[in-house]
Amino acid sequence: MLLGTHEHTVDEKNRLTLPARFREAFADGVVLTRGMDGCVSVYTRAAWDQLVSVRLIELDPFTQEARQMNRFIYAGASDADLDRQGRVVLPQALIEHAGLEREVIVAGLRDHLEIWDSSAWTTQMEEVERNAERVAQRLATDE
Amino acid sequence: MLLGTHEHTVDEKNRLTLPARFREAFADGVVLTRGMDGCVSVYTRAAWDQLVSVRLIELDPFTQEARQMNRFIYAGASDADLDRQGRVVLPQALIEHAGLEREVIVAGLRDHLEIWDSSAWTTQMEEVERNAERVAQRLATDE
DNA sequence: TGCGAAGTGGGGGAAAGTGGGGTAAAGTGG
DNA sequence: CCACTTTACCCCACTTTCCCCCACTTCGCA
Repeated sequence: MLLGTHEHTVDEKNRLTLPARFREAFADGVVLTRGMDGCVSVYTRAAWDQLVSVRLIELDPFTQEARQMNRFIYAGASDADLDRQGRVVLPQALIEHAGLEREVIVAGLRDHLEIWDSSAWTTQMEEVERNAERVAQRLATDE
Repeated sequence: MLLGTHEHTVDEKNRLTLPARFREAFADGVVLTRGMDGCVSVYTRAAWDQLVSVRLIELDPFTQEARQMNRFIYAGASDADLDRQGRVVLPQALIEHAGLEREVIVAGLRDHLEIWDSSAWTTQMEEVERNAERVAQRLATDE
């Protein structure tokens, strides 16, 4: 299971080293996509196949919303392999999408990773902390 | 079953020795998470898998609240193993979350542990004692 | 009071992270 | 079609951090 936050850097060649503890999960390739809320999502091959088959395939291509969603997800995605140092090259488009500077955060979210610009992550965490206890309370009472 | 409170110390390398009587339960790994009310929660692998599968997996990632909740839980968590002295390294982020200084309290709560800064624990206990009888009364009459 | 187990501290070694250079391949222009 | 430019990928090397192991201290029990 992918957990925790790790501070890493994107070098001048747009390479990002994945934390060593995550690499095993990405041994057979990574899929990079535009993430929600201003990040880059990193899926294992297996998790990506899962995501595609259960959530997206069923979108009705006769609706404009579905077509736009498909363009957002698929056309923005990119698959790659890790180099021998466990690094992945980030496409320029995704770097711009997430506003990545040199200092980034790699966060584990169970079945995928998210890559955030360091300062954007701080902002996001502040918002999350404001909401977390309230949301947790509601999850508890929904039962 | 995990019971009792124990005074321990976090050393300069952010290591915390778990009380010897608890170690057997954590033989196949520990999962550290941000706890509620300002502590660090420590789950056994089994308890964590249980928690994840019954409470969190069903959150719909297409809502922003669910994404934020997932970030709070998973990105704030960390899995590790104990070293041969029965110690676990606390990530800096969790130490800050709980405001841990050198002196900490390790409390057993049936299926998990909580780690509190010593002074925060004292405050919490005072509040608990003020409320315990009243809450027990209310829980009883709600049934 | 002595022995054993539990808790704490520190040092060494291996692995992880980062940067840079070289080579091959792909693309473009003549 | 060939040559030159440019990009991308791979490998090597250095630095730093983390983790493991050893040793000492303290506490508790006999």
